[in-house]
Amino acid sequence: MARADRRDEITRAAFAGIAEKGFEGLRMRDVAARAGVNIATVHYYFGSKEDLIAAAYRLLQDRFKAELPADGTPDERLSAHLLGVIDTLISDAELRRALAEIAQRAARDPELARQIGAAEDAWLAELRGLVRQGVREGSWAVEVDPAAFAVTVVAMMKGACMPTLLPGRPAELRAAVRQLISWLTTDPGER
Amino acid sequence: MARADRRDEITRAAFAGIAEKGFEGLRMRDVAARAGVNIATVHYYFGSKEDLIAAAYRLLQDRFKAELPADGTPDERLSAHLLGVIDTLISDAELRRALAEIAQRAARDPELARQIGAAEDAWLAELRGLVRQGVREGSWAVEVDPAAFAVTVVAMMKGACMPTLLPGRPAELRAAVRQLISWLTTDPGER
Amino acid sequence: MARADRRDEITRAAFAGIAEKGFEGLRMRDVAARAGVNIATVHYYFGSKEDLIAAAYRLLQDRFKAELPADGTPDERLSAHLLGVIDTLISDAELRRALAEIAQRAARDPELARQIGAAEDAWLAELRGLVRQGVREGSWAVEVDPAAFAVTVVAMMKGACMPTLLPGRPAELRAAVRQLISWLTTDPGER
Amino acid sequence: MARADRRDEITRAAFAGIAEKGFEGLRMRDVAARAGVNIATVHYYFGSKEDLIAAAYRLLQDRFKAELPADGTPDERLSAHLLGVIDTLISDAELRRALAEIAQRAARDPELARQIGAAEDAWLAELRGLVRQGVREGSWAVEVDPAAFAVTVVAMMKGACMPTLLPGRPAELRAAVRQLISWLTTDPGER
DNA sequence: AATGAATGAGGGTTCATTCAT
DNA sequence: TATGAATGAACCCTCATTCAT
Repeated sequence: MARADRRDEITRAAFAGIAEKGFEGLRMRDVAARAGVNIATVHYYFGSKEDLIAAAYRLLQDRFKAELPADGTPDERLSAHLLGVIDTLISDAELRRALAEIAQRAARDPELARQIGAAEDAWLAELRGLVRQGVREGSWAVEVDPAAFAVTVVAMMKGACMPTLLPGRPAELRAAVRQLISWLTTDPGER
Repeated sequence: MARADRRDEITRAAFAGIAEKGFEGLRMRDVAARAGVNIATVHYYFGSKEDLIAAAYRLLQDRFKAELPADGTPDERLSAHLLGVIDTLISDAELRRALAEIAQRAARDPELARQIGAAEDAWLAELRGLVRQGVREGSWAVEVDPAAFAVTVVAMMKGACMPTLLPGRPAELRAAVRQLISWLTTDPGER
Repeated sequence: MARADRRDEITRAAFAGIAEKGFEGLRMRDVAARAGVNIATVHYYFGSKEDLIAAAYRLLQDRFKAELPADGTPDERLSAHLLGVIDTLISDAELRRALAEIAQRAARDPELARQIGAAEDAWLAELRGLVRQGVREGSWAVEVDPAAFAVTVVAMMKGACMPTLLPGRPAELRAAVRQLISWLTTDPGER
Repeated sequence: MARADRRDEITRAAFAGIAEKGFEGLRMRDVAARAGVNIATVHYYFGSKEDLIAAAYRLLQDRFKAELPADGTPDERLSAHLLGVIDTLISDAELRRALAEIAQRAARDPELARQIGAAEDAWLAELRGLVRQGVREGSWAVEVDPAAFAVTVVAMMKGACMPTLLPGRPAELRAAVRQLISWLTTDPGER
């Protein structure tokens, strides 16, 4: 098999393993078995477990692209973005579990914490920028604090990845996201 | 040393270990070293690692009592409650980390998931009840969806426990909580 | 409790433990529990596990007194002796099991091997003496080899202590003993 | 090294360990040392101690084949069989010790007791059949009780495996076996 | 490119034993 | 006399990793 393909196979096996058994439950032997190769082959492609985890993390980043739509009013862009994220979390349990595992692992892996922190910063900045733009354009209530709103959104999405909260309440979480947006977009005059 | 005292010491050592290295990074030998006893002593007090973890979990439940104040207007009660929770998470890093570890562990421990799920249900019900009461009493905007609001709060608090988000942004998180409350309590007429 | 009584209690508990779980399955904690005392008390009365085992061995010697009747013809004495031994083994399972355990332990305990060897030698000598006397007195067939006969008896009795052979076949073993004696005592002329 | 060879090596090391230190004295580390490998290698070939013991038991069954000769008169067949067995026990101390250990272990291992019991039953049945045939063919004294004789033989051989009896008296045991056979085959008329 | 064989380090647990009271 | 508390040593087993092929 082509070198890159086999590498991908093993990476996907690791990703699935992380989602299923967690980071610390990840065993090189299990990854090898899932990929249908010998354990030494895993070490042939990935020098160490850490390397394999790094590859799985890159796969996660590829899979979880929460992009802000480029076009539309701030309201439309925010709605599409947030509903897109929550729907992804609701529908892709493997991805959700992997996200939670990775996020938690940052507590013991400073380098990972740095990477995740940077991604968070970027996301927060995007959200703040969008909110500010909406404020400027008069899309929503002027009192909104962009930084606070951004943190609310990110914290909520992270909390939604936790094992117990979302699985039984997808409808409530969608409603919560919509309500959050509606708060922003409600014309004070209408209330 | 008195039996109960030594037991508590070891339990606290386990709790600290969980907060620092995570659940699966918890080593009986490390707990023993932290408590200043031999590893066999840990097994003298706790028959198994599982027993020790159960004791550490009970300690966590004792430490994290997020009670709803009994007196005051719904607005006052909600504010005190939510600010109390977020301040606890901000100030007690050990508790926050342990909470995150426990929450994540639920992914692989059905019994723990059941317990946490039940605690979540209770918290959500309390929040919904309080919001409904506020609606009835005209404390805030009638359009608020109690269930969605409750889920927003719980998800946000859970997200705030994650390793990367809160530590560098305590002020933003407090502001986010306050803004959430203010949304509820803002008299539409004022906007 | 009087010192001697408590010692006996613990010794009996050890004996029962050996019969039930075997020598290597003997645990000081189990002995203490069976005797209803603290494990440290066992060490108070017996300095070490080895000492306790020695006491249990002495108890075994007291319980298993296979004495040769003093009176009667050689035939009568031999019959009474051998049937007495086999009946003891059949009826007292605890004793039989303890005997087997002790005998086996001799393989790893030279001092015990010496003691058991001495007891065996004495028994063999008694048996040979009795057979020789019978031969002299014309009680049975002259061709009998006293040493071979004695070894046959002792080996057979030891084999009867093994866990699997006797329990289901007490009648066969009694018959075997009787046939052995009858071979000796059958007057050639009668055959 | 080839997989099967190393497996055999480790199995033989375990067998020798059982013969030397007994079943419960068997240590994975000792087996590894005797085989000249790391302890993890033992677990690489045998998933658990139990598996290794099972392999050692199979080796014992292979080594101890006490087959009844197919040809000859009943007398000849019985003699060859019994002298073969006793000579094996006399000359192969390791096998004898392992047999004793296995037999004793049956006291605490019901499944092993079942297997050994079945092997005993088969042996006893063979012996009874041979004796009955001899009786029918007039090879020996008609009064002989086949079941009692068979039990005598088996108990004796088991007793001969015990640590203390045989080692110092191989000649007596051979003589005992021969005498047992001679009793059967002695023509009453000759006595 | 891929693997079977082998290992060092470290994991939870058990046990006889000690010691202060 | 008797014990609860504490321990060092040892046990079985697992894991990521290495290496010759």
